[in-house]
Amino acid sequence: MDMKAVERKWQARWEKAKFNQFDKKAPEKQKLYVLEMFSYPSGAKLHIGHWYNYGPADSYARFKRMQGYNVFQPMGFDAFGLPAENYAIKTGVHPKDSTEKNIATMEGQLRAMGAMFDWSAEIKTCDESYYKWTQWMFLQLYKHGLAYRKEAPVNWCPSCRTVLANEQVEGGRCERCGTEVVRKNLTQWFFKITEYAEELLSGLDGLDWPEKTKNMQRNWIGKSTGCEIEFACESGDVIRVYTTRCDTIFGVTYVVLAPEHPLALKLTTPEQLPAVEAYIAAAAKASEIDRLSTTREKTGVFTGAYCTNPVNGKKIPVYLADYVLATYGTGAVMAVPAHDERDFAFAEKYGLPIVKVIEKKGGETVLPYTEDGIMVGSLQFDGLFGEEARAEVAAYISKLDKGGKKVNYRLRDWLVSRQRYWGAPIPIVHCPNCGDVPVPEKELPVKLPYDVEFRPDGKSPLAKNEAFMNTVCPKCGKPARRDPDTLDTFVCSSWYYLRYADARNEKEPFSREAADAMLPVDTYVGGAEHACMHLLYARFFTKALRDMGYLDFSEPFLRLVHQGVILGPDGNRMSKSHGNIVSPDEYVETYGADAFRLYLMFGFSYTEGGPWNDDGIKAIAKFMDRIEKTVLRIHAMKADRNETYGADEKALDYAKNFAIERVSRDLENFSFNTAVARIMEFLNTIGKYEALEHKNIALLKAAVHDLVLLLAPFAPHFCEELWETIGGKGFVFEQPYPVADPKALELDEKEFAVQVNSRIVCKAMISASLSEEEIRTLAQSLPEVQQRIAGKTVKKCIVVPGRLVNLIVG
RNA sequence: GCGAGUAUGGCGAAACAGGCAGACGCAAGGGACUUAAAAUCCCUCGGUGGCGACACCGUAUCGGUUCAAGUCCGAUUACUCGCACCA
Repeated sequence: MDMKAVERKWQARWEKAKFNQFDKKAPEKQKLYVLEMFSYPSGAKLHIGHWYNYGPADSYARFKRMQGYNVFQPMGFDAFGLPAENYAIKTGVHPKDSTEKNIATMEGQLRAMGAMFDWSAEIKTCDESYYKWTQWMFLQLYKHGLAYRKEAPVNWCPSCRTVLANEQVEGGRCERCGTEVVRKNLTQWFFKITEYAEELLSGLDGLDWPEKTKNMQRNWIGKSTGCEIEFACESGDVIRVYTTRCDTIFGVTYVVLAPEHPLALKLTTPEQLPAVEAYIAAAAKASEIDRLSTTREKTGVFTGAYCTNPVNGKKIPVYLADYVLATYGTGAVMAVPAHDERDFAFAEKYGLPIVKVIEKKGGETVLPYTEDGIMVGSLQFDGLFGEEARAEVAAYISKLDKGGKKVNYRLRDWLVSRQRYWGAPIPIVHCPNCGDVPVPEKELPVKLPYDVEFRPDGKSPLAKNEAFMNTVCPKCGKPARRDPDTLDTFVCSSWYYLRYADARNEKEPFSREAADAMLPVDTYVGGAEHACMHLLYARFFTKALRDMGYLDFSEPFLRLVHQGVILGPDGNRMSKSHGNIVSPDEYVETYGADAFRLYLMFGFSYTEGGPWNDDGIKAIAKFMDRIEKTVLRIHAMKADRNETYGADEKALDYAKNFAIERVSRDLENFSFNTAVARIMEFLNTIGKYEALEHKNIALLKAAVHDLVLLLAPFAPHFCEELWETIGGKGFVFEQPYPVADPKALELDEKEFAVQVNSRIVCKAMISASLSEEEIRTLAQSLPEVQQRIAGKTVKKCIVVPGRLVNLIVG
């Protein structure tokens, strides 16, 4: 088969029939929104990862379509972002130009892949018609108090010259360029994702997502239940600390503030001031890497101030130390050296007292002892243990009006402003009189100007474009300046799945009607690397939009599947630096799109991936060739003799229905490799039956008919062609997927493994109609069994229906 | 350091819910066809021993539960990923 021509032929026919479009006029069919993460046009061509994501996922979508679902499978481009801009800085090619060129190439390749993408809903996030609504999203969040600006210590990448979200910092380094991230105090825009921390956490339970991904989000959100406690200072100030171990409060021997804590300088006594100032300055300079290192020796400084432990009135010193984080809890902790490793190390170094107030149940207590234990030296609380102890102490602190139970999350608000060019401008005007003023919705989009000096110098590129920056205040009409920052590209991708549902709507980001009809996404397929970024942000957006009344559901992606990663042949991630990049193009050229996709599905476990190896691709081409020949040969046969139906025919029927059942089940589970294997088995069985002297031609024809249908989702162009050749009407994808006949799967007899004392002694065909007792009798009569049980008594007999019989003798 | 995951032939991998380990392929070896090669078709293919029907061993390591363990439980090792002073 000339696959190139066949691919072109069917792609053109599908296109002409608008076959790949979601059928908005078929409300009687159940909708199924199958989405693959859209592509990022950083390189011109599709790589194996794209094929591996989109090919098999498309096979799933096509399968569901044949099952009768009204499938919506759109595709688009996540087109804003740093790579295009960095490329521009290096080569001088404008990001808009390079991005548009890349998109054109990639779109052509995606179309050539033959996936069932509904291009009528295509979106590109860098189009005005899209980012207009990204800006609109920002304004809605702003109006509802979910977007705010504040000065905060932020992660700054000196190389990319921009701030990064916490999620974009990996081990103290920029996830994009690997440069060590420094902390800076800057005024930045944030989205209040923390407002939804609890729901983002609890909502995970009901999702059909990989457990691992759910766990990563759980850890990232980091819920902790503890207690806030007030320590009054001599100055009259109050230090609030957060602890998960209020049962250790009688062991507090000092209190520690983060160096950035607002009370740090205020509490410091004049004698200690020089030392404290020096320490704060040094801590500010320390890089994230140094501060994050758990092995680093603890440092700190005494403020000269004292505060009072509310439960026993003891006076204890106040320290500053950078092992306390300003951004978590209250930025202050009560130090219990006896029962916390960090406090223990610090106390030893600075000669602070260590007071044991928890004892191990039934064992020697070695300090620092951080497990749950029995309270001692704690007055009326002595003898209490663990959770109960904490509840009692927390209640007591509440009663004293010195704090009480408190839940904290590690999740921080999402920093969304970027000092970069290639993104959606933030639709805010800064007016000297009115302050921050949102751009009125009817004035959207705030257009991203083309002529901009985007080479970085630490300021936003847009800040240097006077024509862009100068505007008038929408409120008072006086001259004002635009916000010079652009939005994190993750903002664009946090709502694109909503836009697909109504991609050409010029009046609103999506209509309520479209959202209700098509969303949420039923099956979402994409890489696992987005666990704590895109997938979390998108959930946040959905919940926020729901609360604003634009949506009626709480979770955007009901089912999530991660494809694995195809590594280079050397087992490393494909990269230019490794020189191990394998291009799909030559394979597609040689074997065709269907064979390539089929190989990807057969050669790997979909969610595992693995090192690239093309050893099996020829075998796939051979397999397709065998299918073609078999189909044509059997199609040409004439069913003109007396057809008979005996054991061989029943076996063929069984093989067919077995394949149908298993392929359907495996496709549902994204277990493509085994699905293809089942089709291979079916083909082998057809071949064996065909070789028989007496055969039922009608039955054979029915078998290859179903074979073509079974294979269609895996090799769409190829099967359309075969379908046409054997005289099928319309598109093969208009046919219902075969359904297994349960009766054909019932065999009269099955092969049992016969065991004596759990060791296999022989196999036996046993009729399905026999009772357990009869099976036992039959098994005992077998010569192999007789030999082994002679002179012994059968104590027990275990029968696993259809599989095994085990005689226990002694 | 904490958390999660993975570990099966020469290779990619299968194994529903504890029930015949290695499906389906690749590679390899042997054979048929051919002047020859390619293509195609047939056979063998976890290890050890045996001419042999067969026997024993085998799913990272050690132990346990069970009539029965790749699968469940406990410990260990290696690799991968995530978090990393979150009080």
